[in-house]
Amino acid sequence: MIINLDLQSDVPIYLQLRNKIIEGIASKELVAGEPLPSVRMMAADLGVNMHTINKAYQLLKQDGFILIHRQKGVVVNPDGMPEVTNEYRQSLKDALRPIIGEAIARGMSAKDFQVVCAEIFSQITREVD
Amino acid sequence: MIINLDLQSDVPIYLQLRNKIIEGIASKELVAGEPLPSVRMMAADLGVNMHTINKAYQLLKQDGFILIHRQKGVVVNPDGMPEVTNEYRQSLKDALRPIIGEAIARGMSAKDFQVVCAEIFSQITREVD
Amino acid sequence: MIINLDLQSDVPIYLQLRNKIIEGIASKELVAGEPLPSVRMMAADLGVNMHTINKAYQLLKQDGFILIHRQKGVVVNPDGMPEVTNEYRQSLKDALRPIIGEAIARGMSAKDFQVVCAEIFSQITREVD
Amino acid sequence: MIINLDLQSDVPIYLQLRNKIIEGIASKELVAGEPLPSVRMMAADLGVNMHTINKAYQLLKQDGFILIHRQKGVVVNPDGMPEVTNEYRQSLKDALRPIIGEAIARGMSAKDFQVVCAEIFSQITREVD
DNA sequence: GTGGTCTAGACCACC
DNA sequence: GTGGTCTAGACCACA
Repeated sequence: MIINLDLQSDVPIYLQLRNKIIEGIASKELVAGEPLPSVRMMAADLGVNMHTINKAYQLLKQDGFILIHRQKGVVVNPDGMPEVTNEYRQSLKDALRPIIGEAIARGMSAKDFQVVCAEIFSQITREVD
Repeated sequence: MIINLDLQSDVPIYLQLRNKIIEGIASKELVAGEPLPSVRMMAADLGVNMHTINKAYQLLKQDGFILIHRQKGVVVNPDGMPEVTNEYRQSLKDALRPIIGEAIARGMSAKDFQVVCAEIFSQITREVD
Repeated sequence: MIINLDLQSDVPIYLQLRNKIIEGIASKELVAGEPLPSVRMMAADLGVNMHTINKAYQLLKQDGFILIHRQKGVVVNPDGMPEVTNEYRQSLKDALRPIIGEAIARGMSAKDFQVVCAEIFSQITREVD
Repeated sequence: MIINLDLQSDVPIYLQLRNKIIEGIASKELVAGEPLPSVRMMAADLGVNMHTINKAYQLLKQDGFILIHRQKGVVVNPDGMPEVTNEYRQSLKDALRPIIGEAIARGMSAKDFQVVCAEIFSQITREVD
């Protein structure tokens, strides 16, 4: 899996990395049980610091996307992904609200917005087909 | 218009304020040409620093949501809202991509996601009806 | 509140610090809403690195014991402490099981063990009376 | 005696193993003089490294729970278990203090805590009855 | 070899 | 001033 980071972005590197890995899972490029590069390997590959990678991995572990074995390394959670909990639904709404607010203010209809979402869904889910 | 800020949130206050005002426009609680409180007034009302309010206003001005006259004060842009430019579409996609990625990884279908979006659309557009 | 760390201990410094602060809350030496030293201040006071303090604070924040304001600093959660959730009860049992197992193997009775616990309860709750 | 290890746990395997064996002694599933599997056998059974088993055995030997004869193999100490020394009492208190501290901070009463301990006592001592 | 911990020092965003 | 992020490098526990 190829990961491109934007070091100039205002989105922290560790968050970009977290998001890319989750997207990899979403696109089935990464499957349950699959090993991920060690923190040091990935740090070397991406040209960033070990701790930055570790922070991303800790976030993913905390949310249940991956498991971290002290010795064996890091794997995509073989027991499947975290579910759609109420807590997640709420955080999802909180994240979407300002985005949708701006879309409405700029004159987008619900339908227009839905089309954009559908496009992204397609892009992610068809990436490996 | 009542603005509630979450001082505990990790979202910067100036961004929360920007988003709330845009949401106010989206819900038609704020209409084109309507005056907004001065920086000092709003700072006093919300109990936050003037610089914070100013930063939010500058952001809104930059995107074309409001106009700032040195003496007349601040008004919602009477010439209408900024349009759905290609630049905006791209930034919208960039913002949605990681959110949708996570939704897919957690097992949400495009339909589920659409329902959540529709709920938020309803909440915002019906708030003042 | 005076905090003594054992730099030689096999318990990580950040965990010792977390535990000490929780104990301070338990003993009411730290009350809801009370501010805690900034990460840099406490790091200087204790003679350890900023990041070590930060790690302890992040753990405490994650469990709901404290709030971290980006600017205002760190305070004991004014909304009260995290409750006794089922998740916590389980982790408590997991932590106690090997300890109690060894106590039994060494011939301690449930009563003996209870006395030890009672002593510790007294020590903590009476520390500030 | 069946031993289940949690390879995902953050508790080192050798410690889990040590604790399980002590628990086996506590529950009288393992009695004084009873032989334990050789390092090689147990390593094969559990699918872990020999060094790991060895480390656990060395710990148990050091505390007086087992004896290791170069040729006769490993046996539960026939002279009985290590006693409740002052050193042990102190280490017990050190282990319990942060646990009890958190319990108090979360609002558990001494009675609640005692009930949890009693449950664990029952679970361990009645396991083989 | 792995991740876990810790240090020393830097720059930035926020208010 | 605060915490957030990132770097470069170190030592240790675990298997």
